[in-house]
Amino acid sequence: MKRKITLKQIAKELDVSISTVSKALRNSIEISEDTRQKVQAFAKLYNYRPNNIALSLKNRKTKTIGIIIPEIVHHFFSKVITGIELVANKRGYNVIVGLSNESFDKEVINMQMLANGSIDGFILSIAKETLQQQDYHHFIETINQGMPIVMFDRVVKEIPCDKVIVDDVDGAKKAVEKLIENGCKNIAIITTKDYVSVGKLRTQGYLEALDDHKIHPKSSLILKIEDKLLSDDHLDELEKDIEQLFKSNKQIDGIFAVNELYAVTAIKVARKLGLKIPESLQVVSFTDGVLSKHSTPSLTTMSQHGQNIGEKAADLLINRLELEETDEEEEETYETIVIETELIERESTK
Amino acid sequence: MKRKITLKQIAKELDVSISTVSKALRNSIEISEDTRQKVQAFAKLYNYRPNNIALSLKNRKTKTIGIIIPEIVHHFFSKVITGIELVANKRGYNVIVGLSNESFDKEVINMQMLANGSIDGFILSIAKETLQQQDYHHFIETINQGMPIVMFDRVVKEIPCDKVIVDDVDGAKKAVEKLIENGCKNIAIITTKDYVSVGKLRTQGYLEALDDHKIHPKSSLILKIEDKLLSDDHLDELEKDIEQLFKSNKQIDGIFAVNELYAVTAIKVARKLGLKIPESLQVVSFTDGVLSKHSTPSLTTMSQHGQNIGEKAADLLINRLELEETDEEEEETYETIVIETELIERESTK
DNA sequence: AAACTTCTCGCAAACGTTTTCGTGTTAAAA
DNA sequence: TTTTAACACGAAAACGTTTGCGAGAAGTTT
Repeated sequence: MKRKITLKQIAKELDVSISTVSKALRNSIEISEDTRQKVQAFAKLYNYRPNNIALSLKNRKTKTIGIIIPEIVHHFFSKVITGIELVANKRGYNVIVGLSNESFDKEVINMQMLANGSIDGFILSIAKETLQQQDYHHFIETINQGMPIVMFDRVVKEIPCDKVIVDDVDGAKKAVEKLIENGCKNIAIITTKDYVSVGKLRTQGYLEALDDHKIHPKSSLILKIEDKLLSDDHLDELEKDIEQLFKSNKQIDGIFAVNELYAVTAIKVARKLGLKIPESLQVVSFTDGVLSKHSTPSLTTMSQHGQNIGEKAADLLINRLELEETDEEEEETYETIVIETELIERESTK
Repeated sequence: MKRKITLKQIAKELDVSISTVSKALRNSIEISEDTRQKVQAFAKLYNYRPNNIALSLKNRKTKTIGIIIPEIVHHFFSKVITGIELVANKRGYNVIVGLSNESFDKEVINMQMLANGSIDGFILSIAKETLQQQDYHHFIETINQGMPIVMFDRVVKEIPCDKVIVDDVDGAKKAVEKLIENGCKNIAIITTKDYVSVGKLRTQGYLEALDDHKIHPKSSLILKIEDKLLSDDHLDELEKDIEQLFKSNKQIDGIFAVNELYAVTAIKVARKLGLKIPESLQVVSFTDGVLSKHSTPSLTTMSQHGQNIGEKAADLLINRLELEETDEEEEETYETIVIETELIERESTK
């Protein structure tokens, strides 16, 4: 109904110029105490707020940052967003979210939509499809156009940008070591196919842990799941695969699962087969989400500190944005922050 | 480095006017085939895209919608966002997210940040604190300034705007009826204090179901939890309360929990007390999230169809935005869409 | 040859700000 | 009285678009 009030309207109403109004509101000494008060009172009365879009256009920056993530219904990504939003707001930025839904095309489209002036920079985690196709031209292009990117979790080394990652290898290693310490002799891993970088890295950590303890890895103990979005119909298949794993390897006494879902499913299957947890089978998971915390038994897991990752990423991006502002042509040097993982012990281990 | 290219630059480069470039790119018949091709080729080469901010300023609309939710690390809200994002993108809109973190102040601040031109309309779910204080002036003000709002899930009737809700009373009723059908004689409810509207409504549904079946409600079977953000330290207290409930009411054979967390906690406690599920205790939950699906036993629950809610809300908002465009002063009439709940039967009931 | 059309294109305004630079008025200094 | 300084304000440009309108050139009709 009543459109938002503008400087022009205030100016007309008070019979002064637009510039006077603007200056009065910003407490410029150019304006007399008298008119300043008059203008400010009027502005307050009509609840004037400067139009963001106009400011963005003028300042050539929007004070908003774009987030592109594969999906939002996912504890880890939500946590990261929480972290980003927290520091973004604190530093006067807004956050605009795009979902790639793990699709290359949607990732590209979304980035294009946002890159046309809507945002000052990106924080993103790469879609699986993109990772598979290894087509990163859209990232390169936006960077070349002067728009900084910060990648987190799923990153690719070659792209010149800041990154925030978790030390997946180390985390996995620590997780497996926990099982070894606890006396497990036959530790299986449930992981993803290798094109999912985090899966690959965690598998690597598993192998390193075994190696460090002179345990010979057995390929029959390594179950690589084709993770097609973890759809519901896929769940049965997952259960079958895990059941097969147990049945053909009766000696398994420890499981390292690269995510919560694999872990709870493993526990479910193990129980069905009569295994007691943690007495005869111990399980360690990765990613500290609701399932780990609230399922029974609760899961011992490696926390990735998602919120922390988000906070770091946002700081990195905003720092760069505000640095650009002052010091134009500075040598480009990018940072990679590694967030420590942390073992959270719960009921699924002794 | 290389700033994004603008009409002005293209114009200078090709030695024509800005308007010619603009028209050429939009295939205006005013421009000769020749120059049109020339301009388009050049634009393509330099990957020209119109600046969104400038467009927003000119058109006085941003084609982005603002979402304000209490928290994002929450299956239901994430699902809603997924839904909103889905139809928003399909209809050419972007989505910008603000988190109120259940705080009144943050809700107000966030809305102010976005309302100054950054977005065309809001989709939101009210913070608990706001609900408690019953201070809705910020909603009223933004609506009065001509910015439409669509509320979902946590709404307040008096505010003149479109709403998308779940029939909590009916859903709760159906849930409890399921327990009754399954032979439960002593059904307890674990719910929130009444100021949380959904808790109140679901409690009401519980009572109605009992009433319909001539079962006399017992206040000792109604456990109202003070839900302070469900923080971790609060969890112990929750467990104690539930344990107390069971111990002082040994005859309980059915539990209706108004959210997943209450349900899994109830199950955990019940098991500790030696109850078998679903043989000696059946549990129905509300909200279909990861916990319901993947914890053991999996939970029979009322699904709220979060994504559906999001889709409907987005459609409602965009419809209104695009209607305003054509038909200015139209009588204001608001819609409330009720999304059907659906019982999903799993292992926690017979 | 004069009067119309038809094509092409550029000018200028508008969206809402901020800010630089003038400019006119008044008061103080010479 | 004249020059100068301080003060209070306005005009205009800029950010990047789109678009109505005017205008020159060329061609067509009388």
